[in-house]
Amino acid sequence: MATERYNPRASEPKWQKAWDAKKLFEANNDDPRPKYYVLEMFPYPSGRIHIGHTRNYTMGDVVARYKRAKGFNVLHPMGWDAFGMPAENAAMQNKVHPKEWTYQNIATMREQLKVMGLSLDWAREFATCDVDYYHRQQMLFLDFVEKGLVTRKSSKVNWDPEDMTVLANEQVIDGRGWRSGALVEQRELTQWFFKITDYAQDLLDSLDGLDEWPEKVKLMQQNWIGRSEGLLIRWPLAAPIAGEHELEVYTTRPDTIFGASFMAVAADHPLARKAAETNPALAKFIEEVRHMGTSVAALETAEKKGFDTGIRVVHPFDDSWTLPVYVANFVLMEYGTGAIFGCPSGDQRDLDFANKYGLPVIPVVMPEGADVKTFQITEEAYVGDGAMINSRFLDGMKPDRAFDEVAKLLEQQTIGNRPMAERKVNFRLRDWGISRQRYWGCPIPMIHCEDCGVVPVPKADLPVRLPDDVEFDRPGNPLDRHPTWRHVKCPQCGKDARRETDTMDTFVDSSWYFARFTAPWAHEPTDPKAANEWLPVDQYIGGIEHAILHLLYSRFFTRAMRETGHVDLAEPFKGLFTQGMVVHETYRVGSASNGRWLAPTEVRLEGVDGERRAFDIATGEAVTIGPLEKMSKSKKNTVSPEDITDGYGADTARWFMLSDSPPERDVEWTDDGAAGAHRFIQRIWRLVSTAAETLAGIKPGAAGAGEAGVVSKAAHKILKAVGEDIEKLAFNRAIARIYELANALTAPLNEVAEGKADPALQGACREAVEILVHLIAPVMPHLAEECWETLGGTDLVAERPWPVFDPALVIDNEVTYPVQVNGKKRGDLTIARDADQGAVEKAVLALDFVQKALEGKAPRKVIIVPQRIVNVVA
RNA sequence: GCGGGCGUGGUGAAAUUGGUAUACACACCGGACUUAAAAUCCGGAGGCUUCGGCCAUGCGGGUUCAAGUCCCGCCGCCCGCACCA
Repeated sequence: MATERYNPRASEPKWQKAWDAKKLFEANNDDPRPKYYVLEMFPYPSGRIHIGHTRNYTMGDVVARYKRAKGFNVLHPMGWDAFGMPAENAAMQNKVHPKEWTYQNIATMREQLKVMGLSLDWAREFATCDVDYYHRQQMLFLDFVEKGLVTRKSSKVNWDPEDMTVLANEQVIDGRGWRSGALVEQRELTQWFFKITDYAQDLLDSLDGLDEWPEKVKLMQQNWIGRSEGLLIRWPLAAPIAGEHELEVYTTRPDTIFGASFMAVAADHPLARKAAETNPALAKFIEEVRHMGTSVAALETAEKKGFDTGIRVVHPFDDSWTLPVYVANFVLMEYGTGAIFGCPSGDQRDLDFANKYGLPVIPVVMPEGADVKTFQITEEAYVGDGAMINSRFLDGMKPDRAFDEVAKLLEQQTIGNRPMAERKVNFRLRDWGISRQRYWGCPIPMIHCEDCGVVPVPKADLPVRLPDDVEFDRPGNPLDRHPTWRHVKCPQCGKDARRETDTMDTFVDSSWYFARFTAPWAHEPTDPKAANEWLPVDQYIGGIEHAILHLLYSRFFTRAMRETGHVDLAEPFKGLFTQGMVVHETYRVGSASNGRWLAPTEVRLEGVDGERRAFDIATGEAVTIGPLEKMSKSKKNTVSPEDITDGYGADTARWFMLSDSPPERDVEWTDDGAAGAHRFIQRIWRLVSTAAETLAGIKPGAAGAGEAGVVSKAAHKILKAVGEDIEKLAFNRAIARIYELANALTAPLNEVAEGKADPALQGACREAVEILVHLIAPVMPHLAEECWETLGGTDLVAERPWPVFDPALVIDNEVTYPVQVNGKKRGDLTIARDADQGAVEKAVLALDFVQKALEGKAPRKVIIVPQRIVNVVA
């Protein structure tokens, strides 16, 4: 029987409408079934949906559809991370208002997403730039202020003098602003901060409980938080300087205190500043260090430099021992106390510094087996374990013991009114600076009053709305130069006052959107009942690039929201999955300097003698095929979702993106792969539709034996395997299993279609086809509906339960053991599943090839791993 | 520099976590159908072989009845952090 080809362009919109009409994907907060919250990191509305987005959302959609079929009340929402710089850049370049630009992009991208047939609850959609959303964010901010979670302090920032704005570290490239190219300056600015460091220990400890997170991400967060245990040591100054009597340093290696040969302080250290007041050469040096910049590249290449301040400190254990204090370019004011003691033998950087300035190098830790008389440190510092030497009363101790000894002794001594040393835990994690001198962000709801100081905007006066009438003709913050917006009355005294014109970092917006989705209509930031029922997100899916900031900020925010009564949990994401990128090879004509990049659609590929060659379609020129790279506009190696959906449909795109490559790995986009995926769609359709007429009146029924039994067993085994694979997000494996089922059903279904099948086989095939249709549904939902309808289904697959496998059919009565002799496979043995070890051994030893190998002798050992393998050791 | 990961056919990959290495797909080759092509269907395929087998999971060792999987040492690639005291 001839069937027409499956036409996704006609079918896909039809089924999308059918799902919509029944509101199948709208989650009800009062639904009594167990909940399941699956969320993909929401997109920034940059203009168009990228193929990488669709891979991300397809993964989430498979999980959502599967969990729905498994009987869960599924929440699968979508929104827009809509504040941020690109909108302002577009405003400057194209004279479009950021708001208009953003909402237009959202409209475009929403339509693109709808084409994909994602089972999203669009009723809960919002954008972070909606007044409704940032209104609640301002409420949260004020609650955080009240609980002391917000602080205002002066800090060093990267300042772009041309764009007149603060840059994030990531936006500083080789010491220059990423947009303006201007040399970035370090400036002190008073900024708003969230006190994330209050939670440093908790954020670190709680990582242990996140057992559904990738180890890699947990490790990255652990390193980012950067806990270290050390000692704060107060070194007396040999002579007081401007009222200062001591120098406080932080060290994790107090055991090496007798190896100290110098002190080094940051250029911004108070002692350095004081010394510079009377020392012009030092002042000049400090100025140089300040201008060096903090970019990675600058730090990497910078030579270690120092300047002797002339100040001397006294060794805590020896009054007659003084050490010089240097200002050094490698000491950071932000970490520890901004001052260190240098022990050249135990730290490579200190050793380089000492060698450069002719400072003593005293070895204090000697590796096991070395000789005290000959052990020396010249070019390479020794940082390992060993025994203390040249350290007076510490000699012979292990370093950790010496650490305790030094701490104990110095804790008992005093300097001023304080102990000379204190144990201290230090974190690398800094407070989260959220002030941005930008327009397109959530206004910080605070008011500056000359008399009252900084005053919160009363909640009744919220939201603080962004004004629409702003100019982008000049760099800088348009809110600052708006004629009226910043002028307000002080809510406390009524005097003329000034609005805060900084807006919040966009990472704030994305730190709680997952909670807002649980009740986006609530007047308060959350409806705590809904939030506590839905949260945590059961499965969160997104890119590894958010491993630290977004995920750490969200973890902090959830804690802060618990503190302020908006939720009742600490960890927002129970399961986290970081998916790989979609990559594509690049095509270039000409050499690097004057070459040009070609898009995949501009290139013709040929295989010549097994070698792939590419040509420019327009000119015929030879094209260089470059390596697989992340898709980028500059290299033109992008593929847009429409390139596939227009021709092949959404199901092909969805299927291809999940097949072959494991989801955490990058997937290479190839035309052959997409075509192959589409061929499979047509094959399924042919398979199902040709047999559909014969199967129409057949009652589905599993068979236990014969040809029908083979069909039923394959179907039930694969049904079980696919469910397990989806639970583990192993989509590529699930897809391989589905191919297997399609392969196994091809011959029987042809028999059915040709009318050659007996009733048992017909029943088994009917059931197996129904299973197949349900198995493909999470990945290819439209095709599944079309197949289901053809089979006479009157409901939608999207609302049907996941089929249940029969345990009796997934285990075989007989099991085939590979039989090894001395670890090498020589044959197999098929025997009853329930045969005991004795019976298996007897049967194995009777096998020809085993007897031959044994040459009449008794085996040394027979190892039988039940249901797995037999190994005979001769 | 520190931390982590990876390395399996021509290609993407699989291997129940120590138990038959190469499932499934792509590409390829052959056959059927066709005047022909496309589409489709069927089949083949790690390498070597004296047809008994032997060798193969980056390289070299080790543990084990048994190693892609565990341990040690190299080589190569990738990612994260980075003057952190």
